Amino acid sequence: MNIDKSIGEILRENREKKGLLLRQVAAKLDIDTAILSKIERSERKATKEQIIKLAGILDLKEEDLLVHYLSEKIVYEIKDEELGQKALKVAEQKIKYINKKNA
Amino acid sequence: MNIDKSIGEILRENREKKGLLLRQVAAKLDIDTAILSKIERSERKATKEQIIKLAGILDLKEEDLLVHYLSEKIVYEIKDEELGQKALKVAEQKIKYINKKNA
DNA sequence: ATTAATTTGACTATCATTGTCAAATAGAAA
DNA sequence: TTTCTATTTGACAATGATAGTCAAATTAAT
Repeated sequence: MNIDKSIGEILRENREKKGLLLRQVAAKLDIDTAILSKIERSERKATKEQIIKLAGILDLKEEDLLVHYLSEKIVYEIKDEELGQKALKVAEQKIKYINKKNA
Repeated sequence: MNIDKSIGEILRENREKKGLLLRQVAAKLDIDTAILSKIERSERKATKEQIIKLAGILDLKEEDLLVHYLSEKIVYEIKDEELGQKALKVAEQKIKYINKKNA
C-alpha cells in the first residue's frame, strides 16, 4: 500500500494513465469538474460512493482504495492532535475488543 | 487505560464518586443538564473543550481523558466499516510517516 | 405523596460539508 | 500570437450533521 501518496494523487495518476479528462470522469460521477479537481489536489474530500465509483472507472482495486480513503479520513481527524498516535493505538484495542465481543 | 468503559461511563462514575449532581457539573460546563445526561449515556458526544473542563472538575488526568475521547471518536468513525481495522493500521503508518517527515 | 434529579423528545441554531457556477489561469495546437 | 480546451480558483447556495434549549415525563429519594 502506498503510504506516501495521497488518495488524490493516486486518482490523478490513474486518470491520466488512462487518458481521461477531469470533465469525463466528473460526468460519470455526476459532479462538477471543479470538485474532482479539488479532490485530486486534496482540497476537498471525496465521498465513499465517489471512491467506489472511481475504483470502477479507473480499474483500481476497490478495497485498496477504500482502505486508503478511510485511513486518510482518520488521519485527517487527528492530524492536529498532540495525542493522536496514542488515541489511534487505543482505538485499535477498542475495535479488537468490540469485534471479539461480537464474535 | 479502560478499554471496556465508554467515556460517558467514566464521567458518570467519577461524578457520582464526587457526589456531584448533573445540574452542578452542567452549570460549570455552561450547558443544559440534558446534554450532560446524554453525554454520560453516550447519546451525544462531548466537545473537546468540555472534556478538558470535565477533567478539571472531576480531578481526572486530562491526557488520559483526551486519549479516551479521541479514540472513541475514531472508533465511531469506522465502527460500521468492513475495512475499519485495516484502515486503522494504515492510518498509524501514515501518522508515523508524517511525524518522521516533520522531525 | 412530594420534591428533587434525571431522562426524553421536539425543536432551533450553528457549523461543516458538498455542491454549482462563472471567471481566471494554464497548456497545446494552429 | 491567437485560439481553443482543460484545469483551477473563489464566491456562493444547499444540505446534513452537531450542539444546544426547553418543557414535559419519568425515576429516585425523603
